[in-house]
Amino acid sequence: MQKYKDIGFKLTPQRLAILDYLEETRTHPSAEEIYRAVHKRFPTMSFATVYTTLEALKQRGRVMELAIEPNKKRFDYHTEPHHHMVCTQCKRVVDIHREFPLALPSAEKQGFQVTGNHIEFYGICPRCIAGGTDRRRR
Amino acid sequence: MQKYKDIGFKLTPQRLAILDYLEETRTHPSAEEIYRAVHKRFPTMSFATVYTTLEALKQRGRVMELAIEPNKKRFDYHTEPHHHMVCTQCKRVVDIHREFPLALPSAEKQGFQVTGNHIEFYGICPRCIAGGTDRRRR
DNA sequence: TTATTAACTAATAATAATTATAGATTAAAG
DNA sequence: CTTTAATCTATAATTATTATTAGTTAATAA
Repeated sequence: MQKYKDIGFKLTPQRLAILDYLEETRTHPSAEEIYRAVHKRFPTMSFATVYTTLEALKQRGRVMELAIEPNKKRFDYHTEPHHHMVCTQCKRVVDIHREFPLALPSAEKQGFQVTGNHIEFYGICPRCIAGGTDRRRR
Repeated sequence: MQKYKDIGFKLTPQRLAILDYLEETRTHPSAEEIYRAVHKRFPTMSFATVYTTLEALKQRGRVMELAIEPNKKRFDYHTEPHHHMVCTQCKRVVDIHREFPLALPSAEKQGFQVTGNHIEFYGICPRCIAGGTDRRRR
């Protein structure tokens, strides 16, 4: 519980619960999943708190917002540069922590000042290959 | 106008106008931009028509849906595999038609059946570097 | 430790993007 | 041409998110 001391904002029980959930999960959750998980422990907590906490964390670089599904934000607690692999069926996302050579010849930069990149691999995750459950998340 | 003959659905004037707009533009437009553009020529046309046409085109593989901005779909008329470069300020998107070696060692596939990939380069576009206008699109 | 206060929470309203519905219209097949 | 299934328009409904506001509280300093 001491590990969030330096985060630079008020550490309320709700926020600690959100931080704990984000830290323990690897699923790149949506706001709704975070709400559902944390709401179990804090039944009084509001959706707005989830969103404002996530926004505050984003401001401080403690969380990344992912545009993986159109129309829904997904959040990533791991902010060091890495890539993702997305299941096209259930939308599960896993991390890829490998570097790839992505030098873009300046002729192809079209005048852009390139600051970074991100790869999305697409595929079918083991659960969906195994078929059955189809725990589709949308 | 003959070039859409084989598209496999009813070619209404509205749909032709949407197709023409998609073909001529390079901006990876949102549904709203498409609506605004086509609405000029067909003031009677509804937003629903834009969405259902885009969905029908997507089903037929004539359009791709991009998840570049959370909370907003963007559409790409060019369906051959390619990558994108996104301006982090104005969200303008340009195409990158170069191939990169992205072989993922199977040890890192985590059981996924990998079917494809997509790179997003991030940067600042020439217009935004030049500053000024800040035609921010959101 | 306690008092003070800016920051935060919860409830709710508002907004934005998209999807669903249903009756009127029309492109396309014969 | 006629027929009809597909599509169009208008509008309601839904989903995700943001804004607002009054009440509450963590953190700071006395």
